[in-house]
Amino acid sequence: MPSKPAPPITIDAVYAAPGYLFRRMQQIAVSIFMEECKAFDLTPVQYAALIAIHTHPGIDATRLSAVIAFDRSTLGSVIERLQAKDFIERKPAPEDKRIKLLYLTKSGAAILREIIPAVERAQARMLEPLKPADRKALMGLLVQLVDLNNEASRVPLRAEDALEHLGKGG
Amino acid sequence: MPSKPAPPITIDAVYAAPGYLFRRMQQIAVSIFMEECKAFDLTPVQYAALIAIHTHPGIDATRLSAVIAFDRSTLGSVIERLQAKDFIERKPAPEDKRIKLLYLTKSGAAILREIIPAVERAQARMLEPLKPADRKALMGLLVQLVDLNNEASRVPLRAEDALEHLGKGG
DNA sequence: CCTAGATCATCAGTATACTGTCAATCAACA
DNA sequence: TGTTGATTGACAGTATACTGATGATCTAGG
Repeated sequence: MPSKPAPPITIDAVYAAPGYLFRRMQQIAVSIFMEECKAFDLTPVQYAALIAIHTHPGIDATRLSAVIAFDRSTLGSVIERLQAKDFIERKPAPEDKRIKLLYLTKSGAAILREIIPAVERAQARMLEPLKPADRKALMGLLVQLVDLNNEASRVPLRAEDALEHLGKGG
Repeated sequence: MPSKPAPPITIDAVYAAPGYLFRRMQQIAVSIFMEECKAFDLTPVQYAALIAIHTHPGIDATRLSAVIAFDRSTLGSVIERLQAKDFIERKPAPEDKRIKLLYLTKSGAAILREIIPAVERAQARMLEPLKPADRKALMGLLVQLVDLNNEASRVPLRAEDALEHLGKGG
């Protein structure tokens, strides 16, 4: 039985590597998102944050970072920008002076309703080159892989963390 | 025939969106890469740049950005860091004063040989949670999708650009 | 009550990404 | 030959990501 040959040090090996393909696809996805949504001045990250705050009004920044699996440090500046655009507001929590609670403003709720069709178009465009059956297969595999690799990332997704702020007695 | 229902504005819709999954998978891939390669002080981008320079010695920065589909502006600082670590060197092109040609140093060639096993481990770990058949299926679909969406990104891959510096008379 | 450990927000530092601009240089053409 | 247009490298500005540190605050235990 011949042993596996040493991989060649060429750029073609990189083109077929999972890490390269994931990076490339992410670049493409962001590019398509920005193109479809350029009228709204919202990045993909800002959009996800708005959706999460809409789903969990009164969430704090640390829990928000767990709910969308975004880096906590980065999220600070994302929140600042959303606040500067008057899409969200921060209110100090009465029972805990460390925490600032996040809420959508009317502008934030409005832009969320308006941007949805553009976001849907963007998501559809990302997969458009594939046949419908292949789109389903790819999404199914990706959902699995992201879920099974959840702990591998420094900021794992903790969707259930969002519930904590509703009542600590749970 | 009922019209498609309006998508709900909830975080669960985001979890299943292609754009979110690509971003998440990219985060996971970088995290795994950095973990496996932490002994070498090389990022995924720096690794890809080194491989490309190894494959195309004497390439210039603009062509390099086309060959690995990385942003040209960002690549400037990537090159600076690689040069600071003494992994590459830049030589002015005798026939064109605008261009600086990129070459691996001995250190650069050495670290490339040494890091390959760690990179292979990282790439394998990214797909490890899937069954072997599913890994193949996912990679096949991703290669297709990235290729078919190549023009959608601001910096499309132009692998053939690398050949130009070898002889403009082609 | 007071301290030890945990939690929250913030900041400093590094590394990707992308947009847009600029000067130096080159190539092509009138 | 002199000018136009394209190319190259560099830079400024914005936005994500991650690491690590810090101070304010809360909770638990003594």
